[in-house]
Amino acid sequence: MPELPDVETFRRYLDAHALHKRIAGVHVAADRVLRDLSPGQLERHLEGREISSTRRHGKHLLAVLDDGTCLTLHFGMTGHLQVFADGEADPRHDRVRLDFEDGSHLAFVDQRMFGEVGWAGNADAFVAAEDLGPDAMSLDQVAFCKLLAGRRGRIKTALTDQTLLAGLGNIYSDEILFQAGIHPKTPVESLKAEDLATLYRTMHAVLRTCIDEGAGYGDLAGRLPAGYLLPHRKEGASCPRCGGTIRSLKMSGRTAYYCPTCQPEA
DNA sequence: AGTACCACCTGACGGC
DNA sequence: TGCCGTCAGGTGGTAC
Repeated sequence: MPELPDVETFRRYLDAHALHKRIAGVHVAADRVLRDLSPGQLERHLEGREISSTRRHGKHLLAVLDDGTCLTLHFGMTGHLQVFADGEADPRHDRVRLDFEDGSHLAFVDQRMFGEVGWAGNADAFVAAEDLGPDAMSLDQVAFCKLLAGRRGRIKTALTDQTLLAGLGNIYSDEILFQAGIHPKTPVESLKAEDLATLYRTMHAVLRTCIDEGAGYGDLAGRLPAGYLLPHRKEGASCPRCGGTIRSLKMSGRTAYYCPTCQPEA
């Protein structure tokens, strides 16, 4: 789930429910999701502080604390945030929980524990150290084209390479390529300026739409406009644009879904 | 530089 | 009903 739009939803959720609340305690149920620090260290960094603002870069969410340091959150494949009140049961798979002074709680929930919770002294330094490309929602068309210029290899691989461009994963890259009419295996170098422009505009529109629909909670597929691949992203399903058959292929272990008619191979 | 494969985890689903 | 293999939206390391 958690690609750029989903993480943006989590960011807004955190803003709406956990900002400016004094952190009274920290409970780590699974050490494994802590990144390079112990539960005690995390506790010392967070206790007595409050979250002043949030930032997102690609799939990373940064909760900036009132001392300028930040809590870093990455959601892996199954992570999300959940706020709940005193007396309510902890959500299943709650791995790290912040207990606020007002009696509410913020849980980092992550079934498969591929996500990571960490702490960084400085948000900018954290982003730089992660070796992430520009955020897919923030860069402009010129920057996007520059990024891909001279790049070898396949377009889907490029779009999902976080060091090149941060935020897109398997699902959204499929959706964007589908709507742009580009086959996932298309060599980047074979794309014309016009194709790159279409790709950029499509990327922006897809991300915008999915953010607006609150990707990350509930059934996004059921809320998307007609013509989106996501609700039909299954081998043998019918293409929402041409009625043809959706196919899949493997690219380095990941499954890519596409419509052979709408996305002809070059 | 780019790609393939494995590993890290848990759970859901389909086949038998 | 139960067991088993397979697969799932992320990423890092390693080997070609």
